[in-house]
Amino acid sequence: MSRRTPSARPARRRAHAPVFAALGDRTRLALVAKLSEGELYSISQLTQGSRLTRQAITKHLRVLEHAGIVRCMHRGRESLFAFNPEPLYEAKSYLESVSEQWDQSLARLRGFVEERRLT
Amino acid sequence: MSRRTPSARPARRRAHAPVFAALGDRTRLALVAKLSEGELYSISQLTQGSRLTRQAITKHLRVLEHAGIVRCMHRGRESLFAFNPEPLYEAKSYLESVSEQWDQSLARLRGFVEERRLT
DNA sequence: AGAATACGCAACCGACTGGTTGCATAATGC
DNA sequence: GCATTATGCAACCAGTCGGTTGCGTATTCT
Repeated sequence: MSRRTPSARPARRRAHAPVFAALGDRTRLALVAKLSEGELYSISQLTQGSRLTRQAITKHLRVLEHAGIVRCMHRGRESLFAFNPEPLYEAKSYLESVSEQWDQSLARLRGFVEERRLT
Repeated sequence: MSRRTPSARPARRRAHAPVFAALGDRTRLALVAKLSEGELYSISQLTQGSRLTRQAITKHLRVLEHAGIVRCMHRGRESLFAFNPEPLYEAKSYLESVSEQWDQSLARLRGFVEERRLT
């Protein structure tokens, strides 16, 4: 991305919570799964196969777009959506950092529970 | 975990959306960060340093508990919370799978946007 | 030009969320 | 025994969420 744009944005630090919140919905997870296949899909196409209204799907897509997980571009009368992986990379990194922090202090807590016979 | 329990549960397939939803809140992310340090914290301890009420913190902890991210045990009059990494591992794996699917079809989409001059 | 397609905007709705306050109860400390 | 500490439960509230319907508009097709 930053290789393409000459106006290289300084990769603004995004908060993780909104990204996780955007992923905290089955419908949006399904949209992400479909868009991650690499195709461009219009709103109507994404609505087909769903039991929801076009407007419902549109709202979900806007949520994903605000979280940066999806990009929208317009061709003619249709809005095409494309997957954007960066926020998911960052989210994954965050989960990794939390897991690593846990791993480092795991030994300290291991057996602690049984030792103290906690319920 | 499953090593301890003789009634080895078949590691029920958990949906990802609830885990992400539980992480989609700054307060809860802060709680996860603190608990991932490996210490056991009571509700009062977790409330100290926060501007929120004890009940607010309690509600957030219950959300994390239902998502499996946190475990609660009782000692005397206090409720001690411990971090549980499994759901986060699974969430990380899910993000990885989505990213990999994207990577595999990246070449197919690369240049597609510029080629078609989409706005 | 006229019909069909794809979409945006706005209002509306019930349900859920994040947060509070108030009160009751169990466990500890003195 | 009594005060303190730690918590649970329930009610309440404003705001957000997921979803719908209705309508207007731009684009494409024939």
